[in-house]
Amino acid sequence: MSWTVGELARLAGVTVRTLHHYDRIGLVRPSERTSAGYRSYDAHDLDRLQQVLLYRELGFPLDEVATLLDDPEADPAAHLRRQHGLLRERLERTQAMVAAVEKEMEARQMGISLTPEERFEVFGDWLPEEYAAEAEERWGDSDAWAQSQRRTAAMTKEDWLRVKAEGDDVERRFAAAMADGVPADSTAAQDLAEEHRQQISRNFYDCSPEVHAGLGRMYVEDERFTAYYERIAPGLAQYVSTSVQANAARQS
Amino acid sequence: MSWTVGELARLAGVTVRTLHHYDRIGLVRPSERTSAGYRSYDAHDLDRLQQVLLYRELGFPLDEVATLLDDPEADPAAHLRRQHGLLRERLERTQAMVAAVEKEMEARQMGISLTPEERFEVFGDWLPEEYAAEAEERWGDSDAWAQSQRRTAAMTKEDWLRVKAEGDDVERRFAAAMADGVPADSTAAQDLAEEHRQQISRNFYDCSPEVHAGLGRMYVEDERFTAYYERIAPGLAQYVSTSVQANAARQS
DNA sequence: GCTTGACCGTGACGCGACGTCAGGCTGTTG
DNA sequence: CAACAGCCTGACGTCGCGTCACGGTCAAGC
Repeated sequence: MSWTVGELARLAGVTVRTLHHYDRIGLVRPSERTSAGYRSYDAHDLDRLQQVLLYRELGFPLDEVATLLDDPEADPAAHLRRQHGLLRERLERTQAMVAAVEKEMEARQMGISLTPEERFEVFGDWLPEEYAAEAEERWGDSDAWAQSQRRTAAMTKEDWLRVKAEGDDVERRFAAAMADGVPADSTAAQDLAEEHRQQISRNFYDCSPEVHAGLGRMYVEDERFTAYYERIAPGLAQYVSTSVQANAARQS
Repeated sequence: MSWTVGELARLAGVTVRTLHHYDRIGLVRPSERTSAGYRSYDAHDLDRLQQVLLYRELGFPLDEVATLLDDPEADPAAHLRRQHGLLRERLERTQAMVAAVEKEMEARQMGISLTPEERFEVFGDWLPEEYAAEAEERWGDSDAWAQSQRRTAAMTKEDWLRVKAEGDDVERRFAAAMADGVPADSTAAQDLAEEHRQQISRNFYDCSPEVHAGLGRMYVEDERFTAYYERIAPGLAQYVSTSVQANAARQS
């Protein structure tokens, strides 16, 4: 079975131009050309196109999609698992946005108004603790993600606010300690780190000192975490990372 | 309370450049400038920015966002309802994608492979009847959307396939009639339109002839509907639109 | 065999929503 | 008063296509 550009375009719900584009940049190439130079796509190409479209839908730039798909040690099953995870992440995010809009509607009906911070909860505020679980799972092991999912799914709006307040509190104290010149590997900073770890265990998933140390590393290695902490205070990502790892070391 | 560009940017989770851009195109303007020319945003501006970001997240181009927000006869509550509706639409779509990926994983495990059409179900196929309900709600009245939501939520995969097949069938017959030169306002075409209406009533929400006529207008006025029908056959959007409106007229 | 009209090809330019300098002014802090 | 973070306004670059322009290909009907 093989298709022309137009046929494939109709099948996949994209334009012919898009397929031309993907051909030119080498993202999805027709496996053959007819003698007249027409593109001829086979089932394999179609498969690849499907993968591309899913990653695209999830917001990846095309060059990243290319590296993802051309990664030699990623089999189709791995892609599906990743896509599944990303989609569930998106599902959650959308649910959060629905909740936020509903909250705003409610507030409006009651005649009260939310604070700016509350308003941007959904956009600006990204809880690193929550995301951490997914990152853990992404890097290999465990059902941390599933556990986190179960717990956060059962949370009420009030629970969320409490959890967020707890998190903000520790972050603020970390920032204050750093500003006061308290060394990141001091006992005081390590105590904050320990508090951070227990908070995660309580609210998201069992976070052993080892896992926590892994998270600590991610705070400086994964730009998303880094950005989160740097936005609170410059240098905070490194500071928290160091404290967390020092704390894990003293417990072993 | 007022903020500088940088502060607002941090608060809202966007870059300073984005705020500059929104200022230049007149989408979100700071309500004041300091004597030195610094932008100064107040709570009102922040409100507006929030709205903009929500619509942006939902995929609207900025100029459309502008017209949405600057429409003088739009109250904030209507915005919220609309945003809520769009978000729920997106939620559903994501759920469908999750289901599709799960189906693919399952198929892979069982060693069977899906047909190309099945593969692209989520991307290519957009059911206009389903969307119609949201569009209805968007333009004012009724709980059509809610009703459609309730019904489609209860549908199994098989129900969906049946509904889709029914829809495809009528569309094909519309296209055939058009190709055969049957006038759009002929009795035959109107009968097809009537079938279309009853299909919507059965599968999505109560669709009176009046509402149906409104839908018919949308098929040529809303480019998303137009694109859908034009992809089946050029001229079909206008053809269906005319038939549907003629059918509504003969019933009144 | 010839025409017609849908479909295919390759440039090449355009656009939306910013990112990213460059070059210069402002304002706070030690 | 120096240093440095933060603000300003151009202006050009980028990404993912849309949209012509201009010409070749192919199946159908006459």
